[in-house]
Amino acid sequence: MAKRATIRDVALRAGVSQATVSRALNGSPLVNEATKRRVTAVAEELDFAPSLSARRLSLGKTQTVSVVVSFLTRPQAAERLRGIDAALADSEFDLVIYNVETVEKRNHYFQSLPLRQRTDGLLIVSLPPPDQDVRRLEQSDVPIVFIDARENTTNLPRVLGDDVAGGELATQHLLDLGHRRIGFVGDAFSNPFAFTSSRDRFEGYKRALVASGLDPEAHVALGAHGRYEARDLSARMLSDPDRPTAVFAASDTQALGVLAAAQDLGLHVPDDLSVVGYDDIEACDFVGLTTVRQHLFESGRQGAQMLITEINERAVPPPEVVIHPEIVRRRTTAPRKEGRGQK
Amino acid sequence: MAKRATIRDVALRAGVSQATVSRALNGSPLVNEATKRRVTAVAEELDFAPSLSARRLSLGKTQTVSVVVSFLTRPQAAERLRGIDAALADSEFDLVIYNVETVEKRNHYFQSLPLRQRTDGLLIVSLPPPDQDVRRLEQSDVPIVFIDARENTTNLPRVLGDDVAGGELATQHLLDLGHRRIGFVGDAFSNPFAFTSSRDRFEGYKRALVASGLDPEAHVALGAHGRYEARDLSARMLSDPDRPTAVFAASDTQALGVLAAAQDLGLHVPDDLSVVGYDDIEACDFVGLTTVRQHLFESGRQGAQMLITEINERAVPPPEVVIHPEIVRRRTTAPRKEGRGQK
DNA sequence: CGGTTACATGAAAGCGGTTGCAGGAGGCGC
DNA sequence: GCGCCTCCTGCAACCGCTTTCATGTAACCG
Repeated sequence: MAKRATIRDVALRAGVSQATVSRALNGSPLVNEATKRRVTAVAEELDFAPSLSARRLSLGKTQTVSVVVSFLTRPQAAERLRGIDAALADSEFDLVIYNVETVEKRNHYFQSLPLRQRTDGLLIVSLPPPDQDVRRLEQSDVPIVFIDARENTTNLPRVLGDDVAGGELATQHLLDLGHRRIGFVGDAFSNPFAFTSSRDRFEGYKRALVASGLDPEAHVALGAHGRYEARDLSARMLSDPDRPTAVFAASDTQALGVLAAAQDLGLHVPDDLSVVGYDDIEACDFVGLTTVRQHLFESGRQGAQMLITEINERAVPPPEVVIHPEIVRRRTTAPRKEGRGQK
Repeated sequence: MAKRATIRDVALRAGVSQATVSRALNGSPLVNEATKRRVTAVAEELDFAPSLSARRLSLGKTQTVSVVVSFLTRPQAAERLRGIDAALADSEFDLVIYNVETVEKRNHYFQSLPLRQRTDGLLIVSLPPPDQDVRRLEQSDVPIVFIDARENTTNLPRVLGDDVAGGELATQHLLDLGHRRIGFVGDAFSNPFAFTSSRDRFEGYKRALVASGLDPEAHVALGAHGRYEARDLSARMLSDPDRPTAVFAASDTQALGVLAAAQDLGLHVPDDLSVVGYDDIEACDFVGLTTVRQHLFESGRQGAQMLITEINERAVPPPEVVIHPEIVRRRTTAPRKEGRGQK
């Protein structure tokens, strides 16, 4: 395999200097049209491609955007990633992925990534920074944008969903259908990554119930994230003689667990039980799950766009975008059947 | 924001040469223990982090693996990506993603990516190279590994599933259950990306049917990929008075469409109709879809591993791994009900 | 005590681009 | 014919790190 041609080879062959080749190939207006054509031809002929490493070193930019994701442990990640990719596709930036599935890994990335030497911009998805890193991130000289992380990001550029509003929306939907005993199934509020979405959605849930004069703590089941866990949690809740007629789950994954539990118990959805999820992952569509859509693709796209803007010029104060959730009605919710509930 | 410290600053401050700093920080055995400690201390103090660009240029490596993946959005892709990440996580390589959703994009990447200047290794997922690129890819000086692309990759390192065997497996499963009228729903065989999975699975399907003395062309519906398309396709097939008692779909996505069509038509699964999919995406589990598992995570992991091996030393002939599919029985298949079928 | 040897370190030459600055070649006005 | 301006182009420095090669020093040997 022949050694790749360098700019020097092109220069020699074309009978000009490296400087001219560089300028010609980068479309500098300073260079004569004829020369430009000649250089381009030679470059083509030699199959020349500039070394990105050299270019980057020389330019002092990495032309790279890094994305830290808490990966497909959550099915939303892929969809957000696509949004990010869509925004980055036509830019000069390469997309480098760092997948986080452990706290150590997260800490490692939070330490090592926000460096000019490493990347031109950092996009952090669904991972609030741990306390000890906040200051450093706020003062980082590389632009950082957080997506879907509210905790500890007040002074940082971010794209947020409104989980409280979403929770309220879901619960209100059930209230509107006449339900009065409405359960909540969600993640334990404290977790190693400090995810807050479940807690916030619960907050919205409580707000809606209280506004309707109902007890917000009557039917609450919290546990580890996951479909099977949710199934077990809700099985208990649904075995109660005073069981809820509707359940709001903090995520679609968990809603699917609730659905499974209902089936196990012979409860018919939506006649015996209404179920609402959160996220609007793809599976919702074919299961017919009513849910709260949080515009995953869009949040990724906007985050990436915000990052590009920040790379060009940092904004003060840090920009913030809130993407509003929206309820998507499908087949797992229905009006409460009469003659069964209390009241 | 203070300018980042360079190796020069560290050298000055520590009273040694750059060379020594470099060696100390890279753990060269040539450097005295005491010096090493001093250098490390100073580096820490100055918050020094080496410039990756400079390092890469100097080393002549990019320390980067590029992954070209089609339709990040499809659930298979995400799962494979996770496998790839798992294999790369503990290596020195950064993972750069290139998402392909159009033929132009694919061609662009196939042209520009296989360059030493760009990346140390290339992983191409589910995208067979177009004819015009084959030669160049085969002679590329950067190692390339294909995952899940059989066409045009005979002389290239690759990880393959066995779609023919998988198709046969699925169909045989249905035959074993007593079905005789078995339909096939899949992608049109010609498509812009030259995906062959549907065609190959159909091949296996035919093979199984022929072996059982059945007509392999009796119930075949082909169309664009997608759940809704599959629903429409199969709706027609299932409206036939002579309709099949079982359907094998070329992908889970399409199987879900078949399920939807069955529901529309009031056919009960699995009593009236058995359905088998292909891929074993996550959704299968909660829908209870019987399917052919193709070990997505594993194929990603092995592909990445193969690539790392190739980067270290190219193997001749190019390595090839075949991952064997396996049937996963869930709740959408059952023995054919008597008194209805022919024979 | 001179000669090897082993060990540590530094000077400097890259890696392959970009770019500030200087300078040459024409073209123009007078 | 001369000075000046405009266009192009080349020289050389620089980006920040790695690594070869040479050198200096201390330890070891007979």
